[in-house]
Amino acid sequence: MTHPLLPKHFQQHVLNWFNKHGRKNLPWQQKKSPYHVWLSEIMLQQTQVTTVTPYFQRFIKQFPNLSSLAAAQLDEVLNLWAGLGYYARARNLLRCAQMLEQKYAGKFPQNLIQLQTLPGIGRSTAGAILSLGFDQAAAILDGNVKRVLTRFHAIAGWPGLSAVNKKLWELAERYTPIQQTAAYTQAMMDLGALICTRTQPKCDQCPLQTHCLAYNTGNPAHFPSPKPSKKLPIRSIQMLILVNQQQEILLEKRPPTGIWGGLWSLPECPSDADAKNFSKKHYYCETEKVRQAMQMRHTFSHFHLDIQAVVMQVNKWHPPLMESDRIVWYNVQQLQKKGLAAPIKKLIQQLNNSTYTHSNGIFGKAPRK
DNA sequence: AAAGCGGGGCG
DNA sequence: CGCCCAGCTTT
Repeated sequence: MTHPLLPKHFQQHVLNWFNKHGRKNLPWQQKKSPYHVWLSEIMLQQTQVTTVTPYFQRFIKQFPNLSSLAAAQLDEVLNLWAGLGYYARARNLLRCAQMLEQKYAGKFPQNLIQLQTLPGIGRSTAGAILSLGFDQAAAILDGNVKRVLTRFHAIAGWPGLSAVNKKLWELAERYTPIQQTAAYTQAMMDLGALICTRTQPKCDQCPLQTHCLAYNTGNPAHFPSPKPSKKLPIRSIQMLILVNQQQEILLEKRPPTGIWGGLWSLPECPSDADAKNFSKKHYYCETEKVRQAMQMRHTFSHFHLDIQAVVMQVNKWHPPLMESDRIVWYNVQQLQKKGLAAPIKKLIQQLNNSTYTHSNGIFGKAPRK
């Protein structure tokens, strides 16, 4: 099959468009630095620019360079990451910084092979670091580029299929120029993010319109093919809101890997267990006034989590010393200082707000003025 | 409620 | 390899 456009011409259209309309003032473009490119690329995995921006700014304020990050504690990194999701990214980020310090004299290696051995860096992120950070000829294939290419060539089949993925990488590499790779790479991401959007693409503003196969056959939004859908299983748990006499709640640190790994969360109790017995056995709490406070559903990529919040008043607490790192009492007003998973923070805040409006909040009654 | 967004890790 | 895992935002 012949290509609708020579790579040289494809690049010219894309680069000309970028010069006029591309994004040149994103927070990670302020200073040309592989550290900033890397950090932003990790944050931008599965996460959009508008969400990432404030996180990125807080992050570089606290860790302005690679060596400061490499010296950080995991808790500090997770606190900055809390709410962004996919917390393995934060763990890998720290490990990667440490490896760069120890094995690479604090510099990013400038080749795909070595970059991809670093935790959290796969083929696309490695390409982004080389192209955006070092202006070297390397291709990326993120969601934006996938959308542009599947439409431009009207490639059917879900991009997660290995055959489709392989084809897309071939195209990505074919079009990536040797010169001006940084500008081209940013241009392709901008094109995908601003013009070749998932729904309602702005084809009338697209520099590739006249050669785009999907446009010319009438249905750009048909590409890329959707992921085969699956019914998600439902998992149910109770989350315990244990309130002591200082009106603090008990938080528990999650195990280092798995869901919300390393973040602070509420004590979790199987849905068929008795919350009162469970609190005593696992959290050393003598409780009373058990109240079913609220129900919420949080959906992960692979299951629904139905959460039943149970509020209990704690009268006595007898913790063994060894547990003091895993469980802490925390003032509800200071939640932003702890790395809490987003839905847990939301749940607590909703309960806390209802304290002032209903009689079913965390403290069971409106506070005295 | 469903879709979208990369990479790690396992068998 | 193919398959599972992970968490938000947007639509």
